[in-house]
Amino acid sequence: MNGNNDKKTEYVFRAPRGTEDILPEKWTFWRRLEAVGRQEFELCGYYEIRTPIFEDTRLFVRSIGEATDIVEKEMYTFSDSEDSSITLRPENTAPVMRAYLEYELYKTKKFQKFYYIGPQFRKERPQAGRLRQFHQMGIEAVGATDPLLDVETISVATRIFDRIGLKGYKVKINSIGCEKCRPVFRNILKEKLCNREEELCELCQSRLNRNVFRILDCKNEKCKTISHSMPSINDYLCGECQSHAQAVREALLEIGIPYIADAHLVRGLDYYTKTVYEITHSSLGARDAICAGGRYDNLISDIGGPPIGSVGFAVGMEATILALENVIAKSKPLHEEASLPSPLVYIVSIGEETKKKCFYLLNLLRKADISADFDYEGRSPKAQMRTANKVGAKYVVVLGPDELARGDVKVRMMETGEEIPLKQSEILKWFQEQR
RNA sequence: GUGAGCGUAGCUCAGUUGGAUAGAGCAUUAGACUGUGGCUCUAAGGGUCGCGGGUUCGAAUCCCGUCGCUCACCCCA
Repeated sequence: MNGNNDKKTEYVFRAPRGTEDILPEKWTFWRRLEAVGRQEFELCGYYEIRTPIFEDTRLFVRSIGEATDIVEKEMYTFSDSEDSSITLRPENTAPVMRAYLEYELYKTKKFQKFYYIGPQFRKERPQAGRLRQFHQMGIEAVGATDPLLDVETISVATRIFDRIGLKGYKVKINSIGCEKCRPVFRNILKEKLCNREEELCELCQSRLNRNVFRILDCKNEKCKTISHSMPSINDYLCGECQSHAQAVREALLEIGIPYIADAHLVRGLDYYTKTVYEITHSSLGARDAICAGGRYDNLISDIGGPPIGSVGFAVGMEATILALENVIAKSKPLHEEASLPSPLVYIVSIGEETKKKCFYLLNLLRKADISADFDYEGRSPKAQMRTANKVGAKYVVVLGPDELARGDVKVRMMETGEEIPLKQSEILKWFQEQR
């Protein structure tokens, strides 16, 4: 401080826009989602892979597509000291595929299933359920084109949502064709829409050249009417895509997953082919997807690998947790649902001279895997009891000068208020029996 | 990137047409019960009303700017 500036300078740091701190009480939901996710993935034969948080920029440009918004304006791109361009990953599919190729995993075993959990980055304006650093967990089933595999991935996602107790989600599916049939449909659609250009909203008029398919899910009422009068992609799918889509629908029916066939479901990333799907939750507002996925049979060859088909999805974890909170808030009080882990034992020390002994007992219990805690603030016995109650300890061990002299402690059962004396030498054994 | 709304205590919010020391509930801390939690009662701490400027005798309140947040759009998990 140089004293020239008499204005108070406040150094208030806050989490950067579009990022958030996950505070302890929020962790219950995160842990539940992660635990259930891992369990389900592994149950279905998917193995965890972790890729770097940043990659060569070109990986994303090639895979996601040069003309997409993600690449054009939403990537955190910077150059490191060696004159190469680096990008914080905006999604995790391309990195997984890069690793698959880098280690030539297809040479030992073409078909492999991966899962990942981690942060992703897109520089967008934050909104409900949308952040700049957000978290996805997802799977990639690499090396097979069986439509049943598409359905497997959907079933993995829905089981996760079922198991975390998320009710009210919807599965929407569509086929967007392949490199053979999609261009045909695109041209026909474009031609027909150009004839009615004047009736479209301003945005859609510009979409005519940039991204015709987006017109199909425009929210403008007039555009909706027009797009509903347009032919459906389903009428233009090639034989192969047609039978693939058919097989997917039949298998969904077979295993009892309700779905909505939505011919207007489109995709923003270039690499998708054939099956695309989206799982949404109506409690979320405008950005309602909690999971999105599909098949991408050209991605691996796009980034320089052999022609190997794959399918996968990404679950938006923030969005899922938001939906979960919405659902749970309606059914029961949040504090019941989202309680922090409690210690089994809280140790109350009375007087300075007993602290050492208490600390010894604390560590004795912890070594034996019994969760325990005590007071480091030098507070009154009453205050310590209050804390014990607040953190939800089941037992309180009280050690004051009297107990110290006698070589015992008092154990208080917090539920009943009953207290029993216990020799210090017997504490460990006693708590091991209580567990 | 575009548009709209909102910034008052740790949290959720009151605050009349601008008017005196800015309030409540919850939370926190302490006491009633000086070695014992939950319930109750009492008290305390905590705010340059986001920040800066302007209008005015007087601004949390009106105006301008700025920063932040939120929602929606584009796009997307």
